[in-house]
Amino acid sequence: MRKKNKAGDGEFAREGLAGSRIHGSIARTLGVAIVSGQYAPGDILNNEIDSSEQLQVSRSAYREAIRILAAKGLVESRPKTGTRVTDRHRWSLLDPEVLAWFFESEPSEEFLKGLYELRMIVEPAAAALAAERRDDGQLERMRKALIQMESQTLATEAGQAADRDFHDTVLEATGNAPLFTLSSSIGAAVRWTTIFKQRKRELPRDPMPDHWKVFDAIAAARPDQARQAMEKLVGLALEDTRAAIDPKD
Amino acid sequence: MRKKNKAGDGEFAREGLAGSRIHGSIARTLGVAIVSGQYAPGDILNNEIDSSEQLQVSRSAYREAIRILAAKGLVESRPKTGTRVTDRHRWSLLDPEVLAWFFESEPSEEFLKGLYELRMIVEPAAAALAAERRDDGQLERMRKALIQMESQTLATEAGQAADRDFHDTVLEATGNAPLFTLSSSIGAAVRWTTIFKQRKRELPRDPMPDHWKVFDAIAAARPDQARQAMEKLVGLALEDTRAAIDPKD
DNA sequence: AGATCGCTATTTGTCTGACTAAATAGCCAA
DNA sequence: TTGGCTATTTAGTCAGACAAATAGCGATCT
Repeated sequence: MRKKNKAGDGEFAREGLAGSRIHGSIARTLGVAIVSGQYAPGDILNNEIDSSEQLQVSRSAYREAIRILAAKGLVESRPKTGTRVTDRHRWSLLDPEVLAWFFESEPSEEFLKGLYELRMIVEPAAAALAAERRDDGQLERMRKALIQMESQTLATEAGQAADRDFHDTVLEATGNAPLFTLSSSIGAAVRWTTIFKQRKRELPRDPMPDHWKVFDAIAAARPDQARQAMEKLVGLALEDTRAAIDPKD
Repeated sequence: MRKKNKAGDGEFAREGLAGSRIHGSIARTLGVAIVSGQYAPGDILNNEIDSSEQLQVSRSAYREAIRILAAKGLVESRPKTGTRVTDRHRWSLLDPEVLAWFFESEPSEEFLKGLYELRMIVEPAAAALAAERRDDGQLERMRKALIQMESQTLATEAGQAADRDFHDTVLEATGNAPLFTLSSSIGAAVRWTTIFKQRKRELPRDPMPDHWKVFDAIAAARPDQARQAMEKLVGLALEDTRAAIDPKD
């Protein structure tokens, strides 16, 4: 009866490359609705039967979507009570997918500020550790990333990927697995904030000199210098983003 | 035929208060197996039919468990290929559940060290921010937590909970949501490392003076002092844990 | 020989509908 | 008023069928 998904009847987006399976799409749809405040913490979702019917999917696909959201701390299910949106402090805000959902609907300035503050805490410390522990292969990948970033500029997808690569490799070079976990989060933050900046004003500043200073300090095995250089880099990025958001320049 | 779960036929633990539903239990069982290295990254799990039969659960329950693991980045499913364990750097190591799974089978010393290093980066910075931004309610909760911790000692569950409460509230008082997310991770780290310490030696040191120094600095709105006090606190905790693990004392 | 196209087998993905178990609310009796 | 029982609602679990995707293979063409 509702087998074929003809054009136009989809209540949820399934087009993007990510989340091409139904359960992923539903999770994304609901996830975006939750983090954007469309559902408030404490709200109870419609029961599984109604919800799955509204979305025109089977109950099992809907349930798998809910399991995904529950795994990320966004909802909590109990018999009789239903599925309710959990308090914000339980959300896995640093999960790459949750982060992506946040940026799908203009995140609040406060949230962006928090993300930068986190980068400001983590990345300088990571750069210092990386200066002590990086191996030659990591150094080489950082260099290549910066060269790529330099030639492609941040206006291209390749250039942005190189930027993320650089920051990723710094985190990796700390040799600290839990810390490295933050790379996907920080990488996502870098990506989305770059998009933000690009959207509002064009080519805010040449980011290369600051990046090279970080690289040079890590290559020279100078932790304090690396920390300071990274502090400056993130600080300037914060300023740029703030200026892009706040039109009072 | 396999309706009733009689005593002794369970292949997976379902007793604990958490993960009382089947999908949660299976997720935990597999999650522990993965993070403990029983399955290596790149390994492919048996197909859903075989796996669910082995575990004596329905395919749908097994699939929901896999969705949970996938949401935490531990596995990746694709038709024809199957479900494979992903690379370590994709794992959400800071997810509270994943962390719990780690500590269910003696985690490596390296992992513990990484966790402390992360605390050493995040918590002093958080204490400094908290000193600037805390409100009276948060201050009061910190004070109450420390009083509770003092009277109950870390040997009791209540005392440990109070310890976690204190660290939680410091994170919360930064007013930074993404940063606060780390509290469940850091809280878990605190909890498990406390267990570790208690297991190996008794009452390593009176932790109260260091805690009160952090509190006083935050109460006095002195960021630098708070940062230094927290640095010392975490540093001493690290030393204690290291001594508990490394018997060369 | 090599590349390319298309088939097929395998695996996850989706659907349906029924039954189970848990938790709550409300009623009824003490 | 209180305490416990019961009815109801909800998620949870199960079973089996069919659909979609794709890796790998084999046939075909160049």
